[in-house]
Amino acid sequence: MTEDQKPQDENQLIVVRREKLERLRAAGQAYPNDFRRDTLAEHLHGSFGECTVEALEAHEEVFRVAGRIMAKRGQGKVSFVELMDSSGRIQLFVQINALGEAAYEAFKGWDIGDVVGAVGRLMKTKAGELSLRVSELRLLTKSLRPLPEKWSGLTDTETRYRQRYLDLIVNPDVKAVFQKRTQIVRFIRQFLDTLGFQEVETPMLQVIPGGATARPFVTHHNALDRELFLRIAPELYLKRLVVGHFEKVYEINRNFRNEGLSTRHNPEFTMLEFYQAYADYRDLMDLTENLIRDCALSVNGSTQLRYQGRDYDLGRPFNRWTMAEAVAKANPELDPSRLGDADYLRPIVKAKGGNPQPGYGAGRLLTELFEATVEADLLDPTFITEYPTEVSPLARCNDANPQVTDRFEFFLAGREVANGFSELNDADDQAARFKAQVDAKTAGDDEAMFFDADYIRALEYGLPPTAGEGIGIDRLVMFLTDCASIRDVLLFPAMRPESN
RNA sequence: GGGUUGCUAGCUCAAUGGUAGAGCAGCUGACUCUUAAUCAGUAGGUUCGGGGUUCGAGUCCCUGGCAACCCA
Repeated sequence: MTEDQKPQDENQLIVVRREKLERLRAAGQAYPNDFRRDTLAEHLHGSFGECTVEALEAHEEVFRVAGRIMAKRGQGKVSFVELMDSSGRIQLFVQINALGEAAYEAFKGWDIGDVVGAVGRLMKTKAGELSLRVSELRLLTKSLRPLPEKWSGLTDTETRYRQRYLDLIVNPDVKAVFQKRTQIVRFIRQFLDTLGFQEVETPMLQVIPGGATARPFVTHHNALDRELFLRIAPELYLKRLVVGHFEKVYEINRNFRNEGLSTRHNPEFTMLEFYQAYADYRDLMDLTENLIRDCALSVNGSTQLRYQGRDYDLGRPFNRWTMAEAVAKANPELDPSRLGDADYLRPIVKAKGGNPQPGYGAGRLLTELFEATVEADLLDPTFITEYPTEVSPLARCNDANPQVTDRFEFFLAGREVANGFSELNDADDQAARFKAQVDAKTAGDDEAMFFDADYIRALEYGLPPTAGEGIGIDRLVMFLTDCASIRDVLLFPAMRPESN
């Protein structure tokens, strides 16, 4: 390659490492895959960390470890290496006497970041650190790029998100967040499985994107030569399954919404949705309360949580307020008897910074007022119930007051975490609600729903009385791991393309 | 969408409009118990991109990009 064809990042450090790689290639297999380890750093520390020098001297077992060189402290004819594997770090004690001159000389040219395998017995150094006294050492993968500096590490958020692998190598706390995320999801599966729910998978590519009000991603199926949408929710498919006698069913998977990026929104995010026949929204509030409380206890060992400097008590019963109650409480100057009056609400919404459209009824106006004046202040765990029918096109109307639905949302730290309701199983009512959505879409609301004729057909066969709910997994993980940004709980968050 | 801040060596950071620097990492050498090892020497730059002002721009102005934070 000529000088001006070299990539810009071919700096001196990489050139030197590439030269080392060329020598490895010349000497034989530069990327061997015949080394097998038989233990991890964590196991060695756990089993032998407390042993005395003499006890280790008498212990003749030979161990094989492998991992990445994170630090090298050379001392002429003896060196210390910090080796990192998936479980942690173990120090290698490398002596020229044990390795032989040629092997030791080669080792001296290895770099921080290289992946190696080591064989040897355990020992304690004079400083008391458990170490592997290396009798055999092999270079398994040459690292061509220098790692970030050992003390300050990698702090640049952009690089951390774009090159998560690098973040994971040098920032051990990051890995713990994602391990906890796995624990949380595993707990939720066990919780639901124990209650008799069955996990299923439903389409991500949908002909009609339904189940939520959001803008979808559009794609194209070549063989069918037609437009398809990435799902914004699995809801309508899961309820079809309830029609088919999957009476307790759930799905944990990705939803896609074509909206902006922020510390709380990623275009693809993980949602739990579950449906239970012969249950109502109150049953699901109870279930949700138990699920979140037990999950915190399981993964954090406590129902007391600290999130972004504030304490939360998940052990106490969660608040349960109607939307009208919450709005009245946050806006004592309002007349609570007129919260169902659109003409009364419209100027108030405007004054509070909302943007009411001409077609908005009292329900939608009240919801706007709720979002503007209440939502962000719902810090302690709180269920808000009685969502207006106007903003709840898939929820069952309340028997006593058809202006509101048997629906709740759950809030924690000012954020919506869950949304559940008794399902609308009246096929004619659902068809009318879809029609209202289509009218709204025609009028310019590009988040409004499509008319899903097959879903109506399914309802016509008979959806048993059912309750269903969605829980945002990413937000729940953020809370349980004390992360401020959704990007901190996504391994590869969405980023704008790097500019060159 | 609006505002604020930031972008300089591989990483973490300096630099009144006046010679672009340090630590770590790297390279050469010394060192057989180090822990951010130590010691001596040495090399490393499209200052995010483009344009402008100026005798002179990392720094000031305009414009574009990306990111973080705040607001809606």
